[in-house]
Amino acid sequence: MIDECNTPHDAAPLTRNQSLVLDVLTGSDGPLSAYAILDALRNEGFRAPLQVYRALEKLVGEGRVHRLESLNAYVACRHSHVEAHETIAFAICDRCGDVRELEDTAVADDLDRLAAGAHFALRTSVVELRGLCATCGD
Amino acid sequence: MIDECNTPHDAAPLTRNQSLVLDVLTGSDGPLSAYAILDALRNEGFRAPLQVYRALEKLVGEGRVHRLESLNAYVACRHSHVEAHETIAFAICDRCGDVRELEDTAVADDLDRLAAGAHFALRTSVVELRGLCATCGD
DNA sequence: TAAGTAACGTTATATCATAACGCATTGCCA
DNA sequence: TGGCAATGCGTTATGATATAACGTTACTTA
Repeated sequence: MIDECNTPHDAAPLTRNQSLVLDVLTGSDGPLSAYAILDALRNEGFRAPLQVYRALEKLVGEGRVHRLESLNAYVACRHSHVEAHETIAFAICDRCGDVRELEDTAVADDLDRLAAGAHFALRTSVVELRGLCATCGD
Repeated sequence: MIDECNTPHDAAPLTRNQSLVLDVLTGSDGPLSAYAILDALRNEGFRAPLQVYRALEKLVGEGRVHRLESLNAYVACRHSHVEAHETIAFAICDRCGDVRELEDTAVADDLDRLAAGAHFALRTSVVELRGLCATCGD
């Protein structure tokens, strides 16, 4: 378990539900839907979607989990240092479902410039690349 | 009506349902959900979501309509020439809902490079910028 | 202790999307 | 001409994703 990833300095400790949800995501090969997480936690007493969604809201807010908009699914952050990185894009394999987080200052700078040129006050950017990963692409 | 936008050379003519859906989107200020489109077309005889989704599938496939992944909603393409442009990003105002299509070769090139560096065979990219438009940002 | 805050459990409901069936139309070409 | 494939259509039912609203519990802290 990589400690730096799971305990950012400014964060409250996780509750039981939040830890359970994070553990399920961390232990998963790929992204999971909220309902898949729910099913994985039935044995732990989870009964309703809101139990998952509330935990996800907190985890996403802290950057420990990312939401993939084009999949309506969630992945645990794979970075070691929550403070030190800025994920700019996700590469999502359409064949095996693998997701890789990518960082790139050139893309980030370009998006800032593009937004500024449109007089758009950028708050968040969603960048999701769809295609085939190295393994599946051959 | 901008003809170049609505009749790409390689496209079959639109059916009645497809035209109705496209017209609703073209006449809308901002993105619409499939169900909002359905409601707008009840007077035209639409009764079921599939009538909308089937039309959207065709229109999105032809590039006349774009799906906004982070909104689960749809917008008419605002470009004059379907052939000649490549939308690379959408700027979505979180306050007024306005959506602007942006083109930028630098971003596109960087995404290609980023994908290549990860040995990822890029098929499609989803780039949606969230923030405040020029009007709302003040 | 009293008040505030954050999370929780539960039920119900809203919202987004597709499966599966059969029918109608069109265009092709043997 | 007849058969066939392709595409679109209408309908019913269902699946998948997400939130509203209510009251309760647990912890903090003044």
